[in-house]
Amino acid sequence: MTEKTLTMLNRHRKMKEKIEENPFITDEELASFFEVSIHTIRADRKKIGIPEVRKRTKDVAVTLFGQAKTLNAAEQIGELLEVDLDREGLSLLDTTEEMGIGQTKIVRGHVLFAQANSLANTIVDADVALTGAAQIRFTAPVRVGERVLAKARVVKSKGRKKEVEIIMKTKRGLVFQGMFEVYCLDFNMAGKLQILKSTELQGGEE
Amino acid sequence: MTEKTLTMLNRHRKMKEKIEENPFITDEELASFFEVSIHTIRADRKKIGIPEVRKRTKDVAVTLFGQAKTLNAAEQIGELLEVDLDREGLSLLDTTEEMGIGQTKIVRGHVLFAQANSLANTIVDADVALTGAAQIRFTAPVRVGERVLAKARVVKSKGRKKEVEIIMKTKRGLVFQGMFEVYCLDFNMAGKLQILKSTELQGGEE
DNA sequence: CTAATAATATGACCTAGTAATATTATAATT
DNA sequence: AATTATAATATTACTAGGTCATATTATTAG
Repeated sequence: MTEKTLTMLNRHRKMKEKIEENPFITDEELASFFEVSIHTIRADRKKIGIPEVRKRTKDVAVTLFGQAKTLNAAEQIGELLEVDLDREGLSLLDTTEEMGIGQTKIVRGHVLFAQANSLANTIVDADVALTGAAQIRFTAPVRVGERVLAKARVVKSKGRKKEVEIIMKTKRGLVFQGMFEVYCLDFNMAGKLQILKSTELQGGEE
Repeated sequence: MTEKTLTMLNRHRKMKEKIEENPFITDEELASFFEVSIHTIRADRKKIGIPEVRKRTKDVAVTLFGQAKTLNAAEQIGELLEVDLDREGLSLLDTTEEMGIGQTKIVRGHVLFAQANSLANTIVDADVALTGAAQIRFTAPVRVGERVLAKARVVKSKGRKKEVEIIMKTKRGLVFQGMFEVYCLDFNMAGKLQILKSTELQGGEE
């Protein structure tokens, strides 16, 4: 009893690892890996509550698909609370563990910059906004889990160039100050600069 | 002929979008959405070369699973090519469509900032590096698809504070210049500032 | 009217399973 | 040695979400 039980428990443990490192492995592959029948694998999975490959695959896909926005695609980092075009705006970001630096619980600078930058680009009234330059200062570290409120204010507007001041706070105080120079283009201008996708014509903004 | 062909082509176009925005939709759901039979959907998919849900789901999962680091946690934006601690470093970023601003083919400023920032934090010799401030300038827009080379150079080092100059180029020329003030902490110091995760002690760096 | 295309249908097959039940092998206890 | 428990394997029926090939029925343009 003991021996068999041991090999089984051992297999369970290894199986968990195996599936964790490659969630796309099928029962058949697991069966040949562990040199047991496919039925054993299925019984095992059921015991330890691991769903079938397709479920696992879909879970991975849905989770990552949902998170894919976090930094990369990220039309907007943080949630827009208020936008008064060419005047001011507010955005809120709930920081999460993934935004931390390695083993520290400090949020990466570029995450905060991204929130500031997207807010700066959003509050200007333009079809297309491009950041030209910025002077920024991280005045205090932000801890993972803290909620960051960004306040934007358009302080100067001179033709296409607008200056946006951003300050960001957590409940503990000021964490970021920055001045962004944003260039505002309309679709016409953007078209001339050949920066629009050829397939698209009009539609949204930012 | 023309009318039907048109509705079909129209359906094909919408179907592509539909599947792009939700790759997990089944033929059945598509059929009821477009109010055609499931067979039509399958014929359509075959014509335009879109695989079945499970294949799509798996593709999403595999792609994002592999890239999980890039997207989400984003320890490092861009690929490190060379690091000479406290002296200089190089990183390369292949820009993709998701990094673009809305309908333009211009890469978002904060994506470039993230590449610069992560390089600046990587080349300093410290257990934990925190960006304190930065003056940056986006000298030319980067088009989606372009490859961005970032060069970092430590120009000043005064106690914990180091200054890192970053310039970034595409094949078309300079696109970004920046000066980063980076604060370097060792684990001891980081511990005192209570910015380490309680569960972890040592391990990596940056 | 006819030929072409679109839409729908049918039937056989596939993968990677679930679920329930039965059988065989092995090992531990009494 | 016989009993009992567990592990492993097998069997059968069923499922979702398809593929693939081959019809059949509308619609419509020439």
